[in-house]
Amino acid sequence: MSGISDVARLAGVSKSTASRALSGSGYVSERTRIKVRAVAASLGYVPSSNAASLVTGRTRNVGVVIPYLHRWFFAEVLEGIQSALLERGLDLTLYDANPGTDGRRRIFEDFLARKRFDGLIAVGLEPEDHELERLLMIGRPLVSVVGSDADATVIGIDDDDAGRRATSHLTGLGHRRIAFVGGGSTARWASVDRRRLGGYLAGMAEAGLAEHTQHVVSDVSLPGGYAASVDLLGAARTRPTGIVAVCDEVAIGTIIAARRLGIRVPSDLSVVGIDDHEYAEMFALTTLQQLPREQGRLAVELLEAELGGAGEPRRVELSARLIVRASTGPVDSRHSVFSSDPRPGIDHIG
Amino acid sequence: MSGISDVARLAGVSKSTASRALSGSGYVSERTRIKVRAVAASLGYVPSSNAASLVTGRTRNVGVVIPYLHRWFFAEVLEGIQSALLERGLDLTLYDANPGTDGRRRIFEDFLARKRFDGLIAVGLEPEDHELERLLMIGRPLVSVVGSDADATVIGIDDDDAGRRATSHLTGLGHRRIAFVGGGSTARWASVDRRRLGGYLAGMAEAGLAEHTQHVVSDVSLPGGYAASVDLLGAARTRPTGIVAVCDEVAIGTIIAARRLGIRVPSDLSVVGIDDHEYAEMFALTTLQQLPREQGRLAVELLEAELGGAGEPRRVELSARLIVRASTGPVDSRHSVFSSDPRPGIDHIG
DNA sequence: ATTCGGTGTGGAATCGTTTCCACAACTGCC
DNA sequence: GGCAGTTGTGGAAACGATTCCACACCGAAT
Repeated sequence: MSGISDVARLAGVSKSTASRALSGSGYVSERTRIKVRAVAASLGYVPSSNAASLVTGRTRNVGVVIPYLHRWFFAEVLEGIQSALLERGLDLTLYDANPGTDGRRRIFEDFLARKRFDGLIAVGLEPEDHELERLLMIGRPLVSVVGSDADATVIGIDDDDAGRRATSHLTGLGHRRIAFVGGGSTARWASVDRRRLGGYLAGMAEAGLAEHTQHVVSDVSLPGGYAASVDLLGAARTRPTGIVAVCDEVAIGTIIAARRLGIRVPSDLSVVGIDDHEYAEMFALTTLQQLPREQGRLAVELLEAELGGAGEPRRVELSARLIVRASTGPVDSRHSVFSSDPRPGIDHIG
Repeated sequence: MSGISDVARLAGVSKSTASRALSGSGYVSERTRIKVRAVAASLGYVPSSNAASLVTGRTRNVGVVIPYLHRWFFAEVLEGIQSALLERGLDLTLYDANPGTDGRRRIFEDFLARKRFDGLIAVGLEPEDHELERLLMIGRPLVSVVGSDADATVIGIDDDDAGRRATSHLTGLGHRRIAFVGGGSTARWASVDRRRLGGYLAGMAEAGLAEHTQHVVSDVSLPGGYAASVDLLGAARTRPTGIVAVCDEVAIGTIIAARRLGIRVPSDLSVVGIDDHEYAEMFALTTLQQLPREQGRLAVELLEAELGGAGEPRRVELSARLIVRASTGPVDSRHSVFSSDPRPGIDHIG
């Protein structure tokens, strides 16, 4: 392995000049710059990032803390981040902070403290208080994609608005019995899901349906949505005509459940999701589109700005675009009246 | 930020002793070890990994080169790798080498050359020749999960065997018209998919059905399997009674297509996959189970062995377990005879 | 003619560790 | 009692870059 001193020697200059010639900073004559670069190339010289980081304090590496890799949204964001970092020549260190695992604890206690990165991107992390504290203690720029971290730069869609618009889309089609599927029932569940539920409640209220909201608890996953929907749709008398799903995975689970139960979409049941998932087109799913890959790329841009010293922390709320496909339609007249026993208020089934 | 000299000074020892006390190597008295550790803890001392790497040459970091993040198998392997690395206190640098992208080119040309890792894990990489060359030039231990890299340690299931057993499962149930769905038709497609197809061909031959094989080309994804199957299953006369899918995503796409076309699974059509995907249970999919998370963990173990200097490169072939669920069943007697025009040989539809 | 600012270069210090080596003290054995 | 081996410690030399500083040269302006 050849070091910069080898390059310098063969180019007939000092280490300092060689360093300047290669990095492009400081004064170097055109002649020597070319000479040094040529020698470096012929030697296949690659600078030691450790040595460089040691003296400059910059790692040219970004840490990404992310709780899941197998969910569509997270994988997409991560791919977006990675591609933006590659363009900039920056490395990506991955911290898979799966909630409740020992790995997550160690990430916050040990790994992050090593500061092997210039900045951090947190994706849908929903940190506990003590985790957030650690995150801020690090003293490196932090950008969050999805999440409500106090001081950091945050990117995301307006989830309340998305939930509200998904709901309005259905009420506008004449639906009155509309359920919201997805999210937990206990205090600690994703704030994103809570906000979407909040949007749904607001949308229902706007349509004068505040008394007839229904929240079906479900795992935020395709099988979760399927299982919850089998229960929900099984009871014919109280069956809703419209469903707002917390995300497309749940929505697709619902559509599959409906098909299995012989319920036709959209004539018997309209389903709207949030995401524009890879499978949305295949299921003709009406949804509020977000572009997680772009969110990932944007996160890198904002982090870069903060690293450049430019940036105040700021909040970017993108707007989701409604894509109408064939999973929603006008309510069937047979369903347009309430059954004798509409379930009032919020129910938590599942 | 306090360095080891601060720790040493406050503990009343030299830097060398402090270093030994903290790392646990070399001779240090019990008394001073405790003292030094206490001081370090009270200062919140975290060693600079750059400085340490610079002198030791070890980074305590593993690079993972992976072509996709959004596909189930890859995400699972990555999660397995990550969790095994976390346990060992090792960092993970991610290189998302999406085929055909400029990012992939830069990874092989620039990023890997920096050698910011002690070893590499390649997941389903299927490198081109010049890429493989780069990989070996690096001179660091390399473990591949799925793939046929010449000199590296390789982990994977026996894909030929999996394809063969999936096929035999169907022939054993009396199926004779069995198609294989998934994979490309041109020369350069994933060797895994080719091997599974090979297993299918072998299984058909064993059952005396060598003349009646059918390969349906499709994207290796759920929508890909869906689209290919809609075409395949649409033609009632030549419709197969059994389908071997290249993986569960394709198999599930096929099941969804069948349901939409009113074809009942398994009475009209049996479908078998390979993977045991997250959704397999929900679709009652019969499949050959592989455990990608475990493969990821195993990759880390093998890499660790090679880093320890112990290991000869070796090849680990895990065996896939057949899980019979409700997507396969005995062939319906109405279908048990060939139609007038069975398509002989290998066809590439799609 | 002197001064000044812009160029170009090299020497040396620096980043924060680990590790080699020298040295001292203590143990146990012949 | 001498001597080898073990234990404990500190000084100093790495590791491989960047960067500060000093110096030299040049042309232009005073």
